[in-house]
Amino acid sequence: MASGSSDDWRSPTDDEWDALEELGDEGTWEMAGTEVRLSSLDKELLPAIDERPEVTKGDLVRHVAGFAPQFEHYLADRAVNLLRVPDGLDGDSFWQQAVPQGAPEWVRRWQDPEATGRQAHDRVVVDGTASLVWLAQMAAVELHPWTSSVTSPDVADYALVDIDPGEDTTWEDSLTLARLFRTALAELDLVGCPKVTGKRGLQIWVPAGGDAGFDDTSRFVEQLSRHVGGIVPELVSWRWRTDERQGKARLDYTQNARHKTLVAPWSVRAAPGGPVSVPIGWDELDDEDLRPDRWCVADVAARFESAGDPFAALVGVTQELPDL
DNA sequence: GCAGGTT
DNA sequence: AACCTGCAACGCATT
DNA sequence: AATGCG
Repeated sequence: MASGSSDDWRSPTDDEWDALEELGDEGTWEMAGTEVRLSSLDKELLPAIDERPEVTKGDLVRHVAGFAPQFEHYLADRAVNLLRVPDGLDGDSFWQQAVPQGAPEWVRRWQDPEATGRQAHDRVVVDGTASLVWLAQMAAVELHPWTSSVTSPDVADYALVDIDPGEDTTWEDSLTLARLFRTALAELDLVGCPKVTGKRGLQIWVPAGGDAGFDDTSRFVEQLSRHVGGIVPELVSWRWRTDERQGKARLDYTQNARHKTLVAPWSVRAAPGGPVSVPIGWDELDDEDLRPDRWCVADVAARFESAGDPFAALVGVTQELPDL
């Protein structure tokens, strides 16, 4: 069954924002008819760094609520893995795939019919703003959705290019690699879009064909990556072990697998200052101010206001990924 | 962050 | 009542 | 079979 109406994914109204403000550090927030229990909103989850302020739980709540309409495109009908940081970066952080115990009954769940053993648990499927806010209350800083939807868990919706910098990879090297993918995709007449990860790397998301399996997307990204790597062999290593890569970048096509996830567009990263994974236009690869952690919780709303969501161009696109 | 178990 | 603990796991490559 | 890797 598809998720609810897009009203479920709307940003808060002015009245709802005011109500959140009035809670102070703790209370129950009614968002689009759903009550979410919030606590420790003033608690620091991510520390300040340089000019960037600390990120509190309240800041995270405001971020996910404000970006809910964008999150819908990448989270609706998908299981999501969580990186939770309840006690900040100095405390214990942990990954979670199962629905957290004590989750409200209105949180949507999905059990992978092919799961066995330890995987056979209910997973969280975010179905609107209230769910996003509850996840923020759970201190789920990073949201990593599946590439496939729960309605067709074996159909890959995107082919994912992961440019993973090595020890000696400069930002300019990463940009060189991204530009080569830009050229290759243009020559193939394929639509795709890059985003900065908020950490060190870049990813490129390429919509797949609606009936593509993970073997198809994996093969396509491997072939494309080997083509790109062949042009600049001095920048790319195909060695498996990190200590044999000579500091070079890895083009990690193995992310194209059923249970693997990449950080969602607009997700905060668990790092000081709260950097955000932000979709960019291809031409921004040539912007000398671009950085992998260019935007953070404090300034990403302004970025969205001026540039919108370049990934919107990918929504609903289906295209055949050729054999190269 | 929170449930569940242990001291 | 205070404290402690768990909270992910797939596919590929190499040894 | 076990480990490294993301």
